Amino acid sequence: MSRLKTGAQRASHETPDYADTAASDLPLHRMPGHHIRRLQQVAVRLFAEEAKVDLTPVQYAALFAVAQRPGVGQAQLAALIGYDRATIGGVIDRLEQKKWLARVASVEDRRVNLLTITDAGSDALLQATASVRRAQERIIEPLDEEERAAFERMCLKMLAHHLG
Amino acid sequence: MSRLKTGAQRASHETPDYADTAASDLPLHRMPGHHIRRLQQVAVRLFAEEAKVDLTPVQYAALFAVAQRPGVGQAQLAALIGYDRATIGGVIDRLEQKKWLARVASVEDRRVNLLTITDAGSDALLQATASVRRAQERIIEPLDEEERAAFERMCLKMLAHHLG
DNA sequence: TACGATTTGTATGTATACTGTCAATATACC
DNA sequence: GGTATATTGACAGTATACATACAAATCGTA
Repeated sequence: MSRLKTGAQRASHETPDYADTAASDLPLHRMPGHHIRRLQQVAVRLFAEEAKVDLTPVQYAALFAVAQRPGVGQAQLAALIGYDRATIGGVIDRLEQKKWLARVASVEDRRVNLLTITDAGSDALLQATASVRRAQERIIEPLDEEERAAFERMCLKMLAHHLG
Repeated sequence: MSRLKTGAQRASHETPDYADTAASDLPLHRMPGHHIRRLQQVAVRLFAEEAKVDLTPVQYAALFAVAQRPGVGQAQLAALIGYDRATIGGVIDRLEQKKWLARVASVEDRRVNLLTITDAGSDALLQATASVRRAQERIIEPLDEEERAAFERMCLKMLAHHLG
């Protein structure tokens, strides 16, 4: 299934307990940046565990966005979901290789590659969507309803401040 | 200064407004995993902007942890700060190249590289610490005191659940 | 309309991150 | 004591992520 799945229970990057004194007395544990990095790792792992098709989180986001906005260019897509223009090229390469996305040269602006999702791409997206939603739920599973809302609100607040 | 600094105001990965309707009506904007990924990008950018020495967030964490625990092995270090055993090798390579860390073969266990911080490494760490703290503060800047505490608590709750 | 500035996609180089595999080495158990 | 098992660090391979630079193409404006 997924490339990342099988090794999920490896030991080397899992402290026996995150609140272990051995680790938690490092001031690293008071740094939001550190928490965010580790949450990102967890999110990627959960995504890989749940994914029913061979898709990374980044590839899923790209595929999804193209499905919503057929005919976007690469730079537009990058701006839309927060990637680098240089990164998205490789992401699209891999999705194109799997025949899930197609690049078509624009006639109006010959610099632009218009991106379209293929039928196989739509299938993959459909297959993935339920599992992706499940992965998203698992991330915030330990939070109650109120906390989940608060977490999203705070994320959006920070992102709006730093990106807006 | 920092490799990432100069291009911080590039346009391609910055939507004009994070709450832009063009982007915010994508269901991506309801996915905690997506928020976390973007927060991670923001955190890395802020770190690079504030850093006074040429250190990445990951390198800083490694250097810091070794300073706190002289003589750890690579695998131990990885477990401590949440890296992969395969990743940490490269991180240490680069820190060793800068002469900030040293690898010494253990006599007790000849598989292990005991890690030590050099004097130059201590200097770099000292130089970096204030700026790193400033970067951490900037991430959560838009949150009030109560929200900051709540954010940390929720992060720890999720991490303990998924890693503990 | 010519031309400078900007945009688009690509390429190169560096730095995470993780999978899988391997050899060397310890440890556990019989 | 000797062997099955586990751990350690290294390596190869894949996938983000970003800086920087570049050519081709478009746009704004004088």
